[in-house]
Amino acid sequence: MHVSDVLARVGGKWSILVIGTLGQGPLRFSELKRAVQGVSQRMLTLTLRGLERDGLIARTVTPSIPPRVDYALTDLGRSLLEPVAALGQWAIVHRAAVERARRLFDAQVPGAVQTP
Amino acid sequence: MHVSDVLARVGGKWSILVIGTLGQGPLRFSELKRAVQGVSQRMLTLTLRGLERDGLIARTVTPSIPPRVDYALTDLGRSLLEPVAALGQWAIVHRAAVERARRLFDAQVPGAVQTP
DNA sequence: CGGCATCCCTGGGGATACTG
DNA sequence: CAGTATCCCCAGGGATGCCG
Repeated sequence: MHVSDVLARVGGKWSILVIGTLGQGPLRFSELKRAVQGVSQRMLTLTLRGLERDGLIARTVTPSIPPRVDYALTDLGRSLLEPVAALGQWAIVHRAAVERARRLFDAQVPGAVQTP
Repeated sequence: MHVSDVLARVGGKWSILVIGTLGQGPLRFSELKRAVQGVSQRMLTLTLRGLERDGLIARTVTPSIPPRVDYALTDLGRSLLEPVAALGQWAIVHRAAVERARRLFDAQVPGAVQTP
């Protein structure tokens, strides 16, 4: 397991958002799907499986009718929440700087195509 | 610019490794290619362009023969180094726990195929 | 409600060859 | 040395439909 492997898991478009969302408390599948806006059912399932496999979240099934499945961060998952939140903070703080740099770069390098 | 956009940039398989490597000082292209072991010339170029565009690294060309191009973190890039390093630390500290969880999960869920 | 399964398509990314 | 250009493959991920 290398740094890049962590990012392979975390880098998946949705993992961070799921972890961040669960950081505020356990949720069931449908709630999670609503909270993590834009995620497809398929990707949410796959993301949850991956995170569960890595021990970052716990899946609790209540065999009622209708069935109920809750997802919550494990201790391991909560520990990841910290550095992830730091990265999120960075994004918020520096978003303007990045956007400025991007516009500048795009203006100077006419050949660069970004949003065709 | 959202958190997921930062991770889109950072999430690229190589960005983190490049930033981490440049954290120890400026390097030229070929040195970087050797340091970031496993990266193809193409992906290194693309990664560097992306990071440069976002103002995270600076590209300095010395028009000599043979040409020389140095890459270094900008202040913005260095600021990103912190949360990234935190994530790297997390990976190092918890790699064993993740691997254990993964083996356990794989043992309990025989149907799961991970490394065919 | 909470999922697998399936189809399909985009683009991330490797290998290779050529240029200034 | 430091790229750009091309070809090509396959995993990531969306849409849809079926099941316990």
